[in-house]
Amino acid sequence: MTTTTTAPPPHKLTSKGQATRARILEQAAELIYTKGVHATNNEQLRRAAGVSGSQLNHYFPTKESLVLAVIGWQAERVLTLHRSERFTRFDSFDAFRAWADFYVSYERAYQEGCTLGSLASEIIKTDLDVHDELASSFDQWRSVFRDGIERMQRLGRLSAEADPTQLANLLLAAFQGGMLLSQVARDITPLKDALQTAIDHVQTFATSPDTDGRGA
Amino acid sequence: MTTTTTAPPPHKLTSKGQATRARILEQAAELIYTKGVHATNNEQLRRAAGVSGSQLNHYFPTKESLVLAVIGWQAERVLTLHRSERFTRFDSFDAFRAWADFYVSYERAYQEGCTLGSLASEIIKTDLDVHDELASSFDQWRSVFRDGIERMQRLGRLSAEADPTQLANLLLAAFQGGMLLSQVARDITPLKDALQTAIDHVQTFATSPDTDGRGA
DNA sequence: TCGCCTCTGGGCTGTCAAGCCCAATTTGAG
DNA sequence: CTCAAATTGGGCTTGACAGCCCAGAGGCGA
Repeated sequence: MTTTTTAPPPHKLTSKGQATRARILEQAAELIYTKGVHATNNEQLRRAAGVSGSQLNHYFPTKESLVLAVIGWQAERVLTLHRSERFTRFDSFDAFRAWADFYVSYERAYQEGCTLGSLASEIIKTDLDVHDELASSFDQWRSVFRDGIERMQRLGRLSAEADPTQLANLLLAAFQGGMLLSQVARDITPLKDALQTAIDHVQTFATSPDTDGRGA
Repeated sequence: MTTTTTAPPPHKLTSKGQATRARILEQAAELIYTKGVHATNNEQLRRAAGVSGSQLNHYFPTKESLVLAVIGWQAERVLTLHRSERFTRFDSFDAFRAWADFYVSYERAYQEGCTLGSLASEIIKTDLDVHDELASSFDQWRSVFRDGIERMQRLGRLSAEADPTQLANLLLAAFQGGMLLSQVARDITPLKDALQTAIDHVQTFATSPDTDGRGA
């Protein structure tokens, strides 16, 4: 993320202006998450954020600028969560299991999908110029997993034979694909299965055989 | 798929009519695959299929009916491929590797994504009533993998401990997620990694240890 | 041959959304 | 206090698209 959230619009913003902009952004993210990009229009946005039409245009002159900001905002949220202490930066199998459990028990997973992935899928074929922002966000997301796996290798918890990038791609793909499948099936099982088995696979590279963990 | 492709419109269709309808459907599928649903309009469709506007309305009265037909058409294609002799109904690890190789060397994977998955992501949040058709298609897709894994178990190639449904969900999720990641990154690596490691995991349940296959 | 199906090539309407403009008022920081 | 920023609440234009209708011209099968 090239810090779109904090990217300065060409105006000076007072704290109040920043607050309004943030409120619009937050509501836009929520609306877009639940209804999709092209089903979200200015009028809904105005009502949700409690601002007049002019303000929308003031802070986000075009829809593309708004969508870009939303992508940055969602990416920041997801990356902040993944980098939080909650998952100890993915330095243990428990952390991965906790991560999977978190999303499996997240009801909106099979209602709305991934906050970033759904957005990406919906607009990647349109002419909105959002590709770089998306690519950068997913790169960083992948890095969180890869760094965790590399740390586990340095800590001697994971075999040096494991390919951190490959495993990171598996985890991320299982997550994104599982989210989509669960959304379509309206059932959390596909996501649960995909995450569990993906982590099982990482665990086949465990150095200490004490915790098999397979099938959690 | 509840045979949308062959579902009779309320008119009687001569062979010529069927041919025209099929031509429209094919072009619609192609256009929608490359440009997305809501970026494909009647005019492009008319030109691509070489028909007049009235014909569009004749065979597909609403856009929803067209999209439904396209979903059915794409589902049929994907299921037919997966059930073809090419992959011997997934009764061996080689078959899974061949399947992965097929999509990894499919250039459009990281350009347009999955023919079904992209479509699903784009429209699942809209008010188009296409959910059942999608859910059914993905169910059948999952079944192809699950049946293959169960067959491998009966053939003694795979441990009875393996959970066929879980593994099928992993494979399908890795595929869908990998497609999305590769599309965003404009690089086939994420899909390749996800499929390879997912199949690696299936192979950890192999009964004969001769072919390790890990990392292919 | 008759009649339904196929097909053309428009045109028309309603709807909806994005972007833009304005005049006037309130607020807040320096 | 003063000025710029923030805000209101409209209205307006433009464009796009879906759905629909029509009059007329083939074409193929029963």
